[in-house]
Amino acid sequence: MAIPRTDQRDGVRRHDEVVGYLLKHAHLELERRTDEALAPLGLTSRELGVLRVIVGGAARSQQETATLLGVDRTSMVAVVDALERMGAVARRPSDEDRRRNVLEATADGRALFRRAEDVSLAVERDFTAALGGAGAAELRAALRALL
Amino acid sequence: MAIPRTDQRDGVRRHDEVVGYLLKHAHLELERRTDEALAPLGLTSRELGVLRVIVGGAARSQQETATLLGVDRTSMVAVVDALERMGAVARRPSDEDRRRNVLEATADGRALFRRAEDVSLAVERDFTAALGGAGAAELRAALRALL
DNA sequence: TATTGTTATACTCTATAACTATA
DNA sequence: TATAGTTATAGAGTATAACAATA
Repeated sequence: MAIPRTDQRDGVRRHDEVVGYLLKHAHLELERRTDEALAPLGLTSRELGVLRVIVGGAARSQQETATLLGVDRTSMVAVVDALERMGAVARRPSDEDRRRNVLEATADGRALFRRAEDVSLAVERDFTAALGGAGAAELRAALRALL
Repeated sequence: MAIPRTDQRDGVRRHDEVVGYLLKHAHLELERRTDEALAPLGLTSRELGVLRVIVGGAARSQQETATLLGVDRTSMVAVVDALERMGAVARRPSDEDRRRNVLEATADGRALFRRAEDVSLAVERDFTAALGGAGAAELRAALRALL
């Protein structure tokens, strides 16, 4: 059982001992750095996340993509719109169920993904550099265990 | 060695190997659970965070509180309004610098904080239960090293 | 001139409801 | 009757600009 540090008054936790604070600000800082690094490619981290599951084949329809990434299907529309507008992804009606949009990455989209994912990985490595390679892997494993 | 999903194409990371995804969703889930558990006390996790630094004496003015928690000073106004409205916190002009609002927790505010912090700690322990006590401490240390 | 708190405003992200076309 | 995608809309959270009081 970990005992919280009590540097301040009356045994009150410091704000940076609170897991919620740490998760929120670690996320915000990593997202800020990633979006900054991706900007020259004309892509946001949000769009890269969707492109990743399409290129990787982890999701085929918009609904599957939304469910997998834990976002609302209505939020997915604008992201797929943007990816389609930049020629990275194509929508076509499914042969089996014409209500569904099958999402396919174009050749340009796959090339864009590779460049963007390299950028994203470099930012991640830099962000977790203080932990070392093994520490970064442990962090990933711990976070995955929470979800 | 991770076992690849059959529908995952080679060379593409799974979405749940991406640190940004893991941080975001761990944060969202913990916040959801915390807000749910705090609701009977009439407090949000956001308000508890501000009340914590006031009760703990880590910040004295609104500006200090905002800077410490990494939020905009304009966003702080509504949170302090809410805490003041529920009688947990009082604003008074500083003696040294009358532009500044000194924020002080009331007796009711300190009592509310203790109950809310107990709830928050219980939710955190439950959320990180899969890691064990030592694993939770390691997670906290790793996240603090990132910031 | 600069700073604290405040208000007004805008922009993003998210959530709900309703529509369409298909099943 | 139910589902996938879409649109419109409203709600949070956050950021910028401008103002009043004070330094």
